[in-house]
Amino acid sequence: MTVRVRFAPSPTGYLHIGGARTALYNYLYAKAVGGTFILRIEDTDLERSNAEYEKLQMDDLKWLGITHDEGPDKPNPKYAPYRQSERSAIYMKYALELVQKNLAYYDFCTEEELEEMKAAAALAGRDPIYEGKWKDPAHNAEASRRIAAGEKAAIRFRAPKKAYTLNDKVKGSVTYPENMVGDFVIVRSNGLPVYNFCCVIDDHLMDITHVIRGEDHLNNTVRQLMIYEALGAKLPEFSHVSLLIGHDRQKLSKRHGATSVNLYRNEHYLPEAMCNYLCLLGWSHPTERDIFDKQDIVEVFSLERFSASPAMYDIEKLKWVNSEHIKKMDNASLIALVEKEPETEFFRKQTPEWKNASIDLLKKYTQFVTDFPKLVNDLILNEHPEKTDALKEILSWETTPKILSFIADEVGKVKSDYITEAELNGWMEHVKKDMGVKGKPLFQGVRAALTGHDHGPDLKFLIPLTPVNVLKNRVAHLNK
RNA sequence: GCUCCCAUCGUCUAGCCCGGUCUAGGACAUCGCCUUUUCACGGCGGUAACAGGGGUUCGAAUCCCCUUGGGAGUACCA
Repeated sequence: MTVRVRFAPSPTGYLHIGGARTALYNYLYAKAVGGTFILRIEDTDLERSNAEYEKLQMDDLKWLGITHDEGPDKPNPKYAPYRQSERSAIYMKYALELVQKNLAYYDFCTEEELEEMKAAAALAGRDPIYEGKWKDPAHNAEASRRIAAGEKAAIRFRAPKKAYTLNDKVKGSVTYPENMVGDFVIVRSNGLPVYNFCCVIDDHLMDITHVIRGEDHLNNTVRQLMIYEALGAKLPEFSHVSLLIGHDRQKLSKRHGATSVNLYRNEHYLPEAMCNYLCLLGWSHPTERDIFDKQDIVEVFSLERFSASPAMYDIEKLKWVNSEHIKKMDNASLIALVEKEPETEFFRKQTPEWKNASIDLLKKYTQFVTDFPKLVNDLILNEHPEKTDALKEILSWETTPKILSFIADEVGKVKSDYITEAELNGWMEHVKKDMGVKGKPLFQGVRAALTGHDHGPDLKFLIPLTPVNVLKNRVAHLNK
């Protein structure tokens, strides 16, 4: 039997990084075992769901490279539709069947009555387990009459009085005691089904074999287990992945700041880095690697390596992962990304050789793609660097004025747009041999004269990338 | 409150299932060193953890129990 997994977001907001992680795990597992990854939209809460968010979430998943095999936009006729809002008739059919079998019943209680029962339960220090009059099958006939007369009622599932045990791939054996939950609503009085019910019907009908989702669903699972049982449906394999938490160790949410994927996308994080980092939160690579791309993970991904405890989301490590991915990336792709950044006119006008050389030189200094334009501006195009304390110190060295005037003369003589590495070496040799300067005064002196900085990338690579007119202006600026 | 889940460096984690090879390994962060050919790169190194208490055992980070701490759920939300 082929593996079928699903990611089932509710379109009630942007795609959250926790959701992205869950989606990623499902995707990875499907790819690792040659299964099918399904995207299902859980939009039964009409008030909170909206189509715009559905689109946004799908865009974010696509950006991350988490592509589904089946979904609203890629329906398999055998399983469609993939939006729960379009599957109402299916849920209703199953709900009615349960009512007929007396495994569920109509409940005409008003909101007020339910509130009263809850308050009474709270007062008595017990869980609000439904004990309303409609639970008693003696009222079934009356209920049927009222429904036939067109009255509205919720449908409540009759929770069996027994304990359930789940064998979870991550949590191990989980036992839900008897009476953990009371009879719960599966269809609202407005006719719309509720999550715990739809989820089971869909997973069953869509032949889902493995459910990989957040631990926040672990307690829900007992309700789902009951429904599977009532349906006589085969249980999928469950893996309840630990939650992502913020610095206060609470479940990661909006108040922790940047928790939607689109924020990272807007800041031009690399999607591969994002996936890499998210994967590391609660899952570990068998050989303890921490930088990898999707293909690398697919080859070794398994459900056996999940951590059972929650993971704190730490943006510092994400930044590091991002910088590692930049270093790993080939020049052509990086150049393409850099050219999409604003304020890169100068960069775009350069020759392919210049672009390659600048990428080679600068990529080790960058954490984000957005750092490239900044570095080019700061290190290559800046004609009047600020005189820092460190720079002033270098300028005050005894040998520096000699170097400065020599460099000014040499740069003044250059006719081409750029100098070559050989030319630079010639100047260095001159300063070293003829002027007798060596070591730190030599390198830092020449660096100061040509860049106006006290430190920075390797001169022999940096200077040939710097336009000669910029060098001229710098020297003039420093000689003032 | 009740129920369920969890517990290794500040953080992510390896090791735990199948006790000895663990004076607990890696990574991020942090600190220091490598420099009379510089450097935001790179290299090397340091600080830093088995929550506590009982058991079981010749031996426990690993198995069991309790305590403590943390998280989640407790909806006609998902």
